[in-house]
Amino acid sequence: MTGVIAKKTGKTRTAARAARRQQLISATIDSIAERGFSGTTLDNVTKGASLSHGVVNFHFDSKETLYDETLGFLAREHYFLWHDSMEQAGPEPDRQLAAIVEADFNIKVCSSKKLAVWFAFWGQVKYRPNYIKIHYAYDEHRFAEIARLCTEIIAHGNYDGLEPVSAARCIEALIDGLWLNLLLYPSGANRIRARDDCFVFLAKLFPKHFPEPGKPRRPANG
Amino acid sequence: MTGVIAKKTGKTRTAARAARRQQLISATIDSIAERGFSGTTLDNVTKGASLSHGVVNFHFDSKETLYDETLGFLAREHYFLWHDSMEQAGPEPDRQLAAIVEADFNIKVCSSKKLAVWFAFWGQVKYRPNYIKIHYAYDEHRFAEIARLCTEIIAHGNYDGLEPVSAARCIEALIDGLWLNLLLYPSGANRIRARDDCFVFLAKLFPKHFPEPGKPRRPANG
Amino acid sequence: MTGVIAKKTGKTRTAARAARRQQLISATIDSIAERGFSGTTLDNVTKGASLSHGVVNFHFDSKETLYDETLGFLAREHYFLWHDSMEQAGPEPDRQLAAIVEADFNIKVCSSKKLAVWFAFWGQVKYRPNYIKIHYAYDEHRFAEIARLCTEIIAHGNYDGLEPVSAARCIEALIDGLWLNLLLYPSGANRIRARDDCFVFLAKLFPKHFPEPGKPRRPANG
Amino acid sequence: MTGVIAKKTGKTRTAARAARRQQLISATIDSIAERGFSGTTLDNVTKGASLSHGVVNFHFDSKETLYDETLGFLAREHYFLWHDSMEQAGPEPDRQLAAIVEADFNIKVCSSKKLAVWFAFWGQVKYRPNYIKIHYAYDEHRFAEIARLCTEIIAHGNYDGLEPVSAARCIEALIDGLWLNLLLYPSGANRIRARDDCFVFLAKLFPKHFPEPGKPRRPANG
DNA sequence: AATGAATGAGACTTCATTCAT
DNA sequence: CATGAATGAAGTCTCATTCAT
Repeated sequence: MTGVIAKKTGKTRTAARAARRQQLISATIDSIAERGFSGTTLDNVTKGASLSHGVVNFHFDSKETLYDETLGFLAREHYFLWHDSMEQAGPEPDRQLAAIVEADFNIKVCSSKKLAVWFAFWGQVKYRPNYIKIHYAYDEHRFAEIARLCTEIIAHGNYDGLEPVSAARCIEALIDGLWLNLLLYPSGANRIRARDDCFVFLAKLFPKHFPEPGKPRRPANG
Repeated sequence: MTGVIAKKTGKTRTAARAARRQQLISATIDSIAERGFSGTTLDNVTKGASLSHGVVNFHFDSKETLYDETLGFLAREHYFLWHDSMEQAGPEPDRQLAAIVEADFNIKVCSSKKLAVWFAFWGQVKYRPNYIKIHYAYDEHRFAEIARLCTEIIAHGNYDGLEPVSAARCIEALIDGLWLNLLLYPSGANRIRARDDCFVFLAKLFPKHFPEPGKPRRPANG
Repeated sequence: MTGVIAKKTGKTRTAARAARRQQLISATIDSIAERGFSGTTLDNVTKGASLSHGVVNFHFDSKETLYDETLGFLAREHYFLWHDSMEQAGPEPDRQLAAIVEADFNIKVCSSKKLAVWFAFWGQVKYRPNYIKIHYAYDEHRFAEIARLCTEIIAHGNYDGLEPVSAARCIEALIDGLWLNLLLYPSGANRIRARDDCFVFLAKLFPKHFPEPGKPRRPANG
Repeated sequence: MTGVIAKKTGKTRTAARAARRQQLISATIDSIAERGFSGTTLDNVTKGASLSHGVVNFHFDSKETLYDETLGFLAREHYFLWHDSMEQAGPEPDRQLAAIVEADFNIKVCSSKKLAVWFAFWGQVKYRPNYIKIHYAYDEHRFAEIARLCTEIIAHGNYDGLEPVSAARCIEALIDGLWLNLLLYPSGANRIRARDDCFVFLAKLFPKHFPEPGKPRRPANG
């Protein structure tokens, strides 16, 4: 009996613990978005999470650990979004690639808040080896998938003279650059237009697979 | 005679003052590249410039002013590089556009150090209105020029169905995204490959003006 | 039970907090007396209180706030001293006035230390509006009471041609001037003689109520 | 001939030097009145005097020396004002005493600015032995004179039971206290009323020599 | 587990003083 | 004599971290 209770309590505790950690990570994202790295203090974070000052060092070894896990959360969130989208897009590579692009401009990962945090991290990446490691762990897989899709599309469409790896690099760079544009010009730019710009580019790259802008996308298995 | 001496002294003093400021700005760039924003202290900066602690607040109102002027220096340096390259590329728009792209991957503005600083600033842009103002002052002109070149190229090549503004946005985004790639993967990526990726993209966008990769560029007026 | 404990803890914490604040205020008084305003640093204060450097900004918003509260403490201490003395002096106005004068030369508020601090604050009053506000909050009441007593004494003694408000002003000014004298000539002057000087003046002002110096004071209700 | 020129130049230089010093002292008074001691920097002072930064340490050994001489200037100015007034008041002691009181409320020494500076110095007197020395050098003589006048007036008027030294102390204290009142309540109080309060007090102290307020002063030799 | 007071290193900034020009 | 750039000590304040409760 006590065992069950203990187990239950343990579970609850673990759950509560995880909840606290997530609360703190969310508050960290909010604070970085609002005040940036240099303006973010543990006080801000805990206040944002309606928790007491001391909890951070209770749940995380240090501020740096909290940041690491915050980046990990962001990266994971992004990863699952594009990966799930891709998997749900069916077997065809162009549909899968389109799904990835769509996911990248989904409000969940492409909000003004999230972009600010992404670039805050990237702005520190050069001298925080941890950040690059965390980022790389997820991005590596992503690049491999995009390259795979490019390879398949090129083979399927006989796009001679197009290096799939180069194409993949360009696609990723274009998306990242559009993200930066959204960050720098929040009033002028918008997600939908940025996504459409991506498809303009894809139409130029793979004209048999992606329609000219304005025209309907080719029917599946077409 | 005394007038001349006075003038000379004045000039020398002004020159010395400007030199000190530039010394400090350079040291700031070095420090941001090495330690990032949060790791950069005025102590680091002044030590890097082999100056005494107090000079910063003598030459700049505050640390923030120093940062503003550092970004201003970077932006100006970049501006003059691409702008001069463009002007020296002759009258044809495709050559001018190529010159801009070449400039963007010139080691002077695209070194590992400079990239780190650019992204450090961009990582703070959301809550430092000054940074965006400074950046915008130079970037606005750049976008206008690229859009102008796209317009001319599209007209010249009869590239139907291609929006020049959209194309310009994509070109800028691609460059920025490749910069981010260079920052994140300093070992794997390199400037030359990134620049070539740009030209791959341009070849897809404007096939009559930009050669397929590997093939020689079209002769002028060809 | 837990409630009681919580309450207790709360009380203890509040008490401890108040105690720390008072510790810092006392150390501030000591330091201002010893080194003056310009010589007083937060380091001095905290060392004087045997506390760590950071506590000041933990318990007070800024050094200025600490100073404000220090002046508040002094003013309150003075207020309660003369006010309580007055109330305990019985119903007759001359006794009450005498009690106020006595209180003003009580060692508690008229020590060499306290005088130094009083005049340190007054020396800054012109460009620190806060100080005057704090001072005024207590001094206004004091002047009103002295004026009231003068009014009653004048009515009771038929001292024709004496303005009570003018008399009150003179009495206050005399006391303040004697305080300054005590500050400037700590070796020569002394509290007792200063107080006696006050009574000399009162004897001239209200001869029916205050005895000539050396003679015994009139008996109560005499 | 050259000797004459040299002498002339020397004189001019000395005059210029003295003028510079006086300029700096005046600017110091202005700055202390406006910003207080802690807000006064040599930069403020030199800017106020429209001189260059470095001159202070050229004309004065240190900031402290400048302050010493500023207090000296103030004390001297006050001294000459009351002393000259006294001497011009004729041979009778009550007239002389009245002249001293009048001088003390002359705008030249009793302006809002000068009061602020006087109390700024007095606020530091306890731990700046120099200030008290400078002050004492002039004040000693003043007290002696007032005591002498009181002695003469008491003898002349047969004011039995009045200690001249005690009376002198009260007179000085009253004036100082009224000065403080003027400092603390610049809007309500005013010099004329403060001076009149003094004469109210003198009328109580020496009724045969000073008229009741409102009544005309006794005629000379009356 | 949680709270929040306390610590102390270190950041930015001010400013008296020095000194080359 | 005069200027103003430069120095560097010292001050206030912030904040990650620790720890008693």
